[in-house]
Amino acid sequence: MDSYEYLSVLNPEQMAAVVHEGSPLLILAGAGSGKTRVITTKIAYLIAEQGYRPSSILAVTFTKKAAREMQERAQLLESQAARSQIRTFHSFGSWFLRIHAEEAGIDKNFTVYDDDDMVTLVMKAVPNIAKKQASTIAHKISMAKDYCMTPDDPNLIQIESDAEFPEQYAAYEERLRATGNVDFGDLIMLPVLLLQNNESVRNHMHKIFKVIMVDEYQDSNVAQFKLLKALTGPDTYVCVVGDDDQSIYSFRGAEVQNILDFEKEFPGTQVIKLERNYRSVAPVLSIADGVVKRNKKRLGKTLVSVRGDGKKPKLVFLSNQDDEAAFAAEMILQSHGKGVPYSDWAILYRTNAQSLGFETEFLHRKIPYSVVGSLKFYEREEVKDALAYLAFLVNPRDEIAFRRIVNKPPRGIGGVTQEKLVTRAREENENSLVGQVNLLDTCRGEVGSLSKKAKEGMKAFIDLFDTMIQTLTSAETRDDNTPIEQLAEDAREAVKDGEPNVVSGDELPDWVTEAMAASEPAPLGESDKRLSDVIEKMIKDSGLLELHQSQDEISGTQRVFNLQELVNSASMYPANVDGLLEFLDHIELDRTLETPDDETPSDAVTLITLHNTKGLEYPRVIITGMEYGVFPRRDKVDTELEEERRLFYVGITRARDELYLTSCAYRRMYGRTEDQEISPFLLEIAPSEIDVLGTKPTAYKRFERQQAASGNGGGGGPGGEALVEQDGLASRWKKGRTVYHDDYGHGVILFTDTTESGEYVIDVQFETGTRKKFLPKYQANRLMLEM
DNA sequence: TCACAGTGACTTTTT
DNA sequence: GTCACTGTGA
Repeated sequence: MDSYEYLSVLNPEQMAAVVHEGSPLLILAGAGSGKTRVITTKIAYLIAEQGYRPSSILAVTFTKKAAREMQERAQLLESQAARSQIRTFHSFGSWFLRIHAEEAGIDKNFTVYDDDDMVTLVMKAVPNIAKKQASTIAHKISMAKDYCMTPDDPNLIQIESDAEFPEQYAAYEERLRATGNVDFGDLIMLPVLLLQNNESVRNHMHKIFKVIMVDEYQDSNVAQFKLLKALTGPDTYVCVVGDDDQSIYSFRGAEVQNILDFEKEFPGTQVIKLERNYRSVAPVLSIADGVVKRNKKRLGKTLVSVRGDGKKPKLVFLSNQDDEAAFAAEMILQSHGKGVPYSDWAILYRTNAQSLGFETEFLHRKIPYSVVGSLKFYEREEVKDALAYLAFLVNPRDEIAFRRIVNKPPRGIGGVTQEKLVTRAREENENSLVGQVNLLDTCRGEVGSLSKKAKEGMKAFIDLFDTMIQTLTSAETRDDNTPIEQLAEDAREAVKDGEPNVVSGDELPDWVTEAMAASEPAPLGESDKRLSDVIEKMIKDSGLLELHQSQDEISGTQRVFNLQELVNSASMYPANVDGLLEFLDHIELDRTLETPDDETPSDAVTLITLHNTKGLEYPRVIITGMEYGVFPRRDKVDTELEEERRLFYVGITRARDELYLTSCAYRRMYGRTEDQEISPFLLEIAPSEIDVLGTKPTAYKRFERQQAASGNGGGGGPGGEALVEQDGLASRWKKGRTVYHDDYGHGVILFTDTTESGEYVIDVQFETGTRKKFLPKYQANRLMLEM
C-alpha cells in the first residue's frame, strides 16, 4: 500500500503521533480514538518510511487477542510487519526466558504454573498451613512479583506485614526453582532481574530492539514498567499508548502512576492527546463523560464524538435476572427479525457467574452466543491432567505435575509415597554434584523399595514416559527444524561477537530474525507427525482417557469430549519438543481463549465480562446487573470505587450505536433471592440523557425529583453539581441526627467523614446494636432522617 | 489407599 | 445451589 494512502486517513493528532520521532512519546488515547490504527500505522511507517528493520520493532500488549489484531492490521498496511515482534508482555517474557533459561536459573523446557499450581506449591513449601492461608500467601507472592520484589526486598512489608512472609516467599522460591518452572510473575520479574544484572544480556536486547511500543500502558504494573526501562537502550525509541480513564487492573498490580509519571521517567517525552472519538454516537459518549467526570484522580480529557447524534441510551428496570435475560433475548430477536446480525450484540456483566442466566435463556430461544473467557476450558480437571502429563514429559522436575498425575489413574501411589519420592529427589539434588536430579530418575531408583501394588503402577508410569520421550524425539527428523535453544544460542553468540549496532537494514543474519519471529508454529508438511497424535497417545496409554470415560458414564459429564478438543487444538503443532513447548506456552499464556468448539457459530451474541471488553467494540451493548453489590461491588470505596467507575466507563464506551443498561429489583444469589438496590452509578447519569423503561424503583424516582428540583432534570448536562450536592449532604446528615434504616431500624449518627475521593460518609449506631457506615448519597431508598 | 457422605463456604475482575 | 474439603469406615 502506498504510504500516502494510509496516512491520508489520519486526523492531525493521529498523524502527528505516527510521524513523531526523536524523543519518547506518550499517546493519551481516549476510548475509540483510533489508537490501534495509530500503532499499526506507526509500525508500518517505521518500516516503510524510516527504514527500521521489521524485527527491531517490539510492540507489547496485554491480551493475546489484542496482539493478534495488531499483528494482522499492521501486516495489512505493511507485509514486512509479519517479522516484527508483536506480543503480549507475558509471551515476550516467555520468549526471553527460553533464550536465557540458563542465566535465569530455570529449565529451558520450563512450563508456566498457574495460580492453582502456586497454591499447591506454597502448601508444600510452607509446612502445616490450610489451603486458604496458602492461597492468601500465593496471592501475596504474585503481588510481590508484580512489584518486582524478591524475598529479601525490605519493601515486602508494604504488601504483607506478617513477619513470616519473606521466609514463606523465600521457601516458595526455593521450591519453585527446584522444579525448573516459572510462575506468571516470573515471566516479567526474571527478565527484569536478568537485564539489570547481566550487561551482555542487556546489550544483546538493546541491539535487537530499536523500537518499543506498549499498548494499554495504564494497565502496566511496576514490574512491566521496569521491564520497559531495562529494555530501553541509549538509542531505543519508546512509544506508549494509554488512557488513565480506562485503568481497570489495579487489583492485579497495575499502577496508574506509570502513565502519570511517564514524562518524569522518560525525560523529553512528547505527549499527544487523541480526543476525537470515532466509535460511539454522541448520546452514548455524553453518558460516559458524565460518569467518568466524577472521578477525582485523572489527567482529564474530553472526548468529542465525530459521529454525532444517535439513539438515546436506555435504562431498563426489571424484576429479576430471568426477566433480564428475557429482555436481552427479546431485544436481540426483534432486531434480528429486522436483519441485525447476532454478532452486533454484546452482553456485558461484572462477574462471570452472571453469564449463566443468559446462556440458559439463549439456549432456550435458540440464540447463538459465545462466552468469552469464562468456561475456563484449560482449568477443567481432565484438561489440567492431560496438560500435566505433557508438562512432566518436557520437564520431569515438575513436582506439581508429578503429584497430579502419578496416581491418576490410580496406580497405588498415594500421598505418603509421593511425599517420600519428592523428598528423596530433593535430597538427591542437594547431594548431587551435577544437580538437576529429576523425579523420573528418582522413581526409577526407588521402584524396588515400593510395595507390590505401587511397584506395578510405578513401572507402568516409568514405561509410559520412556515410550513417550522416544515418540517425541524420534519424530524430530526434519533437519530444517532446528531446536529453538540452538537458534537462541546462535543469536546470542553472534551479537556477543560484535555484530554491528544496526538501526536499520538487514545486517543480522536470517536465522536471528527467524529465531525472534518464531511465534507461529512451523508449517506442517504432509508427512509430518502431528503433536495431536502424540497427545492422543499420551492420553490413551496413561489410562487417563479410560479414567475420565468412566467418569462421564457415572455423572454424565463430557470429559472425553474435552480431552478430544484438547487433542484437536494441537493438530497444527509439530510432534517434537519445541512444538509441545509452544503448544503449552500458547495455552498457559492465553487463558481467555474461547473454548475450542467446532460449533461456535460465526454469527453469535457475545457474552463477556466488563474487564474482558477492554479494546473491543460492538454496535449494540447491554450492560447488565446495574445493582449495588453487583456493580459496583459493595466493598468498593474510595480509589476502588473510582476503579469500578472506570470499568463502567469502559463498558459504556464499547457501544457504537445503542446502549442499554439493565437493573433488577431481585436477584438470586447462593440459591436465595435477595432484594437489590440500584447501582449508585445510575444516579450519576442525568435523567434527561437516558430513556427509562420498566418500573422505576423508589430510589430512582427520588433521584429524578431531586434532579428536576435542582434543574438537572430538564436538559442540563451532568457534572459540576457534585460539590453542591456534597454540601447539601453534610448539612442534612449531621452528627447526632436520628435516622431510620429499612433493614436496621432506628439509629443515631455517631460520626461523619469525607473519604479521599470526596464521598460523604456517616457512621451510624443502631438500637439493635449494629454499627454501620453509609454513603447517604446512595442510601436514599433505605435510609432516611427522622424529624 | 480409597470411596462416600456430611458439612461448610462461597462469587470479583486475569496475564 | 453448588462445589470442595474433611473425616470415617472398608
